[in-house]
Amino acid sequence: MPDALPSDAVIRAWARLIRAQQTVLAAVEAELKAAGFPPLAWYDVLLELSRADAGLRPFALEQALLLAQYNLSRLLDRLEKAGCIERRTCAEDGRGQIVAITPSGRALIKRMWPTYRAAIARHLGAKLSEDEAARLASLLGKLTGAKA
Amino acid sequence: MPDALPSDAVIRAWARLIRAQQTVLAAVEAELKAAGFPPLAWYDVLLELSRADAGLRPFALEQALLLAQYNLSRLLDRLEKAGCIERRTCAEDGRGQIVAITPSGRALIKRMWPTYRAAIARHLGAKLSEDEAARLASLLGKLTGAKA
DNA sequence: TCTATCTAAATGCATCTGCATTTACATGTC
DNA sequence: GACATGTAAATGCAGATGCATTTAGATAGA
Repeated sequence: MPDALPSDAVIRAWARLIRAQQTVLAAVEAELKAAGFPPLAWYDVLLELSRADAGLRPFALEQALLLAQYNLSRLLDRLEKAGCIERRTCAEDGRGQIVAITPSGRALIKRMWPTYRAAIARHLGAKLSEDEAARLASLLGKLTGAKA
Repeated sequence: MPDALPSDAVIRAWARLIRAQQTVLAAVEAELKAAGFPPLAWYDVLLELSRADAGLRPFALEQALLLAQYNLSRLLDRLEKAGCIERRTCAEDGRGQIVAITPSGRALIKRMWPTYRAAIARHLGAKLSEDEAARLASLLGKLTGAKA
């Protein structure tokens, strides 16, 4: 069965999703940059790695963060050059590697978080009530199949 | 006064906003590309121009679409090369120009719309009820100061 | 074992983006 | 009119992204 045509409400939601994300993300990224920090993508990778004591395989990061294989490969290059991660050889699979966060990487996300948190508060939190934020999270969750 | 810390609900809304937009936008872009069409940015510019019979100044497009000046300049280069727009000299301001959509540009967005519309329906419309779509649009509108 | 196929990750190349600067014209002041 | 300042748009160059392919090792079947 073919898809139904999207209603006006759906089209409006689409337009605003694009617009809102673009606006809010750009504002938050700009604050990080203004504070002398690297892009959010660095934070995302480092945060994911900081939760995995044994490190992660690149393909696992790829799935967790929805990054393209070649983009992640080069992002890891940059993170490695900056000393934020290290690549270890993988015993179970000679093709692969294990990526782990370094102390310096942990220090970076720790330093970034106050700026990041304040930016989220300013550009998102300040525009919504508690209840609205919860309802927005819930609705957005339906789009990606997130729980709750 | 400093910003309050973002609550858990706000942080969850932030994470899901990024994730949902990334997922849905990528899926829609992929459908357009698979059908042999140019990126959504082309559609956005052409749609905006199609509503302005007399054409628009680049700086007006820039504000309407939240594009960086240099990105728009080069996007217009590509659109011009593809015959979708034309650049006219601007009588009132010698520094500027008037950008107008061509018949071929109008034809392009007309051909794109069915694919675009179906993709929106599939990746957004199918995941929300009518009522949820309206509430999502309303909440997202608060983030950018959109009316209603 | 040998070979075909599959998967993990890297890479060459073209395109796109970001930043700083340039070019060209406009506007205001003297 | 001359000059400083401001604004519209383009552009050189570096860095990032997308795509296709390559490299290296895993896996399965004869």
